[in-house]
Amino acid sequence: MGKPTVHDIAREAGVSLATVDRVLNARSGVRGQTVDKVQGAIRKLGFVRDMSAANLARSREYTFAFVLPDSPSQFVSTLRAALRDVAETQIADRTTIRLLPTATQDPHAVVQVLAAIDPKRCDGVAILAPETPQLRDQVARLKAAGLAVVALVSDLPSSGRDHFVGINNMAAGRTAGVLMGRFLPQNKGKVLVVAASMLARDSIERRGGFGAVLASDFPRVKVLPSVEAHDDPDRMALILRAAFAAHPDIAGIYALASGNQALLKTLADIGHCDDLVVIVHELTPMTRTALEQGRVAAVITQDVGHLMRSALRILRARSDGLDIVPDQERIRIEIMLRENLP
Amino acid sequence: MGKPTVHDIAREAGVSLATVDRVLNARSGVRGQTVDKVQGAIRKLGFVRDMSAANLARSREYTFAFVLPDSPSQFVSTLRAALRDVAETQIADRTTIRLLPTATQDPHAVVQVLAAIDPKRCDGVAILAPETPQLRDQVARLKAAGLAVVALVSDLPSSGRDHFVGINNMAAGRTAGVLMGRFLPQNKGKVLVVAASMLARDSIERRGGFGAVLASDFPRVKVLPSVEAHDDPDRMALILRAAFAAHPDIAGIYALASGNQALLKTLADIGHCDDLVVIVHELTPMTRTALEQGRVAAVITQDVGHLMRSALRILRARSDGLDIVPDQERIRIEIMLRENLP
DNA sequence: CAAAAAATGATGGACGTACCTCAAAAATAC
DNA sequence: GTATTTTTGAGGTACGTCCATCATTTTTTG
Repeated sequence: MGKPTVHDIAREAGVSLATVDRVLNARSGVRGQTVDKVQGAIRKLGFVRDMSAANLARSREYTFAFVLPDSPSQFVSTLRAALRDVAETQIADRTTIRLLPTATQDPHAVVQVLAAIDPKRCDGVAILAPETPQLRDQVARLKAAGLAVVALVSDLPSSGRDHFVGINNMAAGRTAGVLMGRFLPQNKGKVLVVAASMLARDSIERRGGFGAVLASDFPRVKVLPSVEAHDDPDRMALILRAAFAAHPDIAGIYALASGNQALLKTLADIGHCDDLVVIVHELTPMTRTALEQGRVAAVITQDVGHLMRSALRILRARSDGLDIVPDQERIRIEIMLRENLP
Repeated sequence: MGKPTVHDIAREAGVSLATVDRVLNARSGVRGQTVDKVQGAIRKLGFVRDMSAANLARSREYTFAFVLPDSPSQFVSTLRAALRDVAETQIADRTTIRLLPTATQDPHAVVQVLAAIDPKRCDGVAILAPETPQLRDQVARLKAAGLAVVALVSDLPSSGRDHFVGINNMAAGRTAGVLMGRFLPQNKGKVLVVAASMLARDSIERRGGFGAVLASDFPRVKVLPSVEAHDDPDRMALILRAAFAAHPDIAGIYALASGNQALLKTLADIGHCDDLVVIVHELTPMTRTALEQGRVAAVITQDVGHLMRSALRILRARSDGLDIVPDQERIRIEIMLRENLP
């Protein structure tokens, strides 16, 4: 005796197959009374519809757009790679994924890309971009057209996105803070915070968490004012040299977000002492190497594969009006040391 | 133009549907020359078999047995909970999961449970148990009967299991070692290693990694001889009190595996000082609370949900003779601090 | 109470694959 | 060359669901 099928439901509820189908797919033309009968039977028999059979019958094809910056950042590269990988697994069955790159510098670029999306030819969008009023409008348009919209990595809370796929960046900053506090010799010293730009929401949140935990738990750590390098290697070199000149006793560096290439290169050039505690975000080939060589003490990261799989599952569920398993979609804040590198 | 189907392959290869089917399912009665033609067409068109349709047609039902100790350990409880959760997701579509508990104490129990498995009514087995010669024999029997066999959490390397689903325990021990070394004030002091039993392979490996990294990177840390409590709370209390009496200056404690309940309770009773660095394994309700309260500095853990999903995917793939995506099945060594608790 | 509207039933063809049978064709053996 | 074996073709049914059509019943409306 296998799982109950629609036929069993029809028999149990005393209705025809067609009616069961109408109820299951929320089609109109069924009395509330009959709907109840059918749903009663569904509950009673513990029926769960076979989604693979359903999708097969529908020949349902999902089309999702992933809007990612075309930044040369290694983190974004790993995101792209993860997306490619995911596109080849079972999860991406019957779905085509379109990667829409947007110019990082131009805030209008994202909006134009979103504006060009035809709601008829797309079921959902995943967006990695800073929040602007224009972006909010576009998200509203897409949502109104029935698309699923998720925010990737950095949240778009006031856009009405369906879901945020990423880590809690405040907690990530706190995690970095605790590690910094505990790793610093004597739990004290000056710490420099380096950011690409303090405009991105994730950077702001991380900075907040980092500062908060140090202030409360490690009073002997002094956090210097944040410096911004805007992904410019030359500028990074200048800023860092200036910072070290002003504070020769810097004991730790926390890099809020991408732009690690410039930071690590400059540090190597300057030739910093061995017990400088460097903590960065996002595991990439570069940060991985730095971790292996001991030039970085810890990397706070998120599993990009998980991130993309999760985004896809959520887009799909949203498109089908199904609900998700929140636990499975929670992205973890991972701490990587040299010893637990995957 | 959608994905190519078997029909497209048949047309492209200039053979009939039946022949394509024979090739796809490795049935006999096809000339090697014809097999090549078909496989050529498959490669040329980039055909991938629609597994959901295939399973639907087959009405394939998988039956997998999960052999877990019936230990009251919270870690095993979370494993069971994760298994229950997984059993309700899409991953467990068309598969029934049987949970076979085995008495923890009795080494024969596992063997008897395995011996009772009828290869005709089961497609694969996941085993969490210490390796013994008798167990090896049973694994060999099951494998010979065509079952898929995976080892969970603790490896069974010489049993010929198909796959090990779990973390690299040596690396996990190293990770604990680095954290201990860096978290200890002045990076020095005496460290007590507590184990349930030093017989389990995972404990041995962790102990090895822990000691190795401390010896090489933190020469001022002194690791005291390991103590075993065999999950006995009274015994744990006795041992711990004795250890603290002999070494009042213990600065850190590393608990190799489960049995954390007894350890944490005794520590609370003894009333240890605040900057004792306690590092344990496996995130459970109890270790989670201890982490939140600051009684534990770090928890090295593995995602049990991932563990179970992975085991299921691998059992399935093995049963179907498909290959797996190694990257997706690599279980990470997670470091949990208070700040990055999920 | 009749007419219009709404709800339900009956049926059949998809979707992509598995698996079975029977007959026909091709390759091999003698 | 025939007899035998091996390989291939053709066609059908099934899996569980969706979806469309058309006929029929039930309910609502005036």
